[in-house]
Amino acid sequence: MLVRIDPDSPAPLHAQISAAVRRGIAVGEIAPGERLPGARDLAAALGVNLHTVLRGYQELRAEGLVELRRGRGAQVRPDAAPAVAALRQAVHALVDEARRLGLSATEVTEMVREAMT
Amino acid sequence: MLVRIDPDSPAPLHAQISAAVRRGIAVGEIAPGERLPGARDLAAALGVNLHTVLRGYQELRAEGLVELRRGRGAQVRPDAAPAVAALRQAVHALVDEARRLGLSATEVTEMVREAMT
DNA sequence: AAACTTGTTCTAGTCCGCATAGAACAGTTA
DNA sequence: TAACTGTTCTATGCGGACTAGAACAAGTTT
Repeated sequence: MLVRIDPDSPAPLHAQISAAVRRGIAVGEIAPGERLPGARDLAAALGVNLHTVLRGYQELRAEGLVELRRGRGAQVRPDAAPAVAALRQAVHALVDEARRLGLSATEVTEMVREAMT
Repeated sequence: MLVRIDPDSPAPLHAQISAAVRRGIAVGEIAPGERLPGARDLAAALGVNLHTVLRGYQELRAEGLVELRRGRGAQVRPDAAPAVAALRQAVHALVDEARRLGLSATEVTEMVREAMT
């Protein structure tokens, strides 16, 4: 599994890390059940602090994509479908653009709701 | 033209200002050629610093949406077209994919709502 | 059981972008 | 000319991001 980071990007490092893993799941680079690199290892490999990696991992847990347990590490949840991860990524992109245009949360969700019906 | 600001939002004030104007242009609230409120006036109205407003305006200029000139103020460029259509298209693509995955409307809107917060 | 691994929590410090403030400056308009 | 408006400059305070180190707890390995 490859995680790349751009220190010059305005995006926070922890967000870049979670995005990279999210993408890995989406494109099938990481399979459900697979174990992510240990936080200390990845931190060392990226030249980044342990806490920064952990923060990224915890964001993924909040989305229900991975499981974090001491001793075992970070594991992609078996029911984490790559397609859903991809959709989540698309949602991220959509939300970013909507926010850039100044649309409110209700306006965007309403657009989606109408489009779904 | 109405510009609203949320001091508690994690989004920077200058970004909120540029987003508000961008939205106004996108939805047709502000017509091409129209003049934006003076930076000092808007700053006073929003309870915000002059430089903060100016920074938002300059972001819009960098995007080619407005023209800034001393003495004249900020003017929406005649060729500044609505960009909401593209977003609407992105929403359509998103819901199509979501439907293909068998997700319910509430599940999708919930994903968007969470991502927007 | 003992040793090791790994995430969790806590404190603390540095750095940088955001926002504020005030002033002087330079085109535009009336 | 006088009033208006964006431009540029210096300076200050605040908060989040990131780093750093340590101790801790739960799971795995031998």
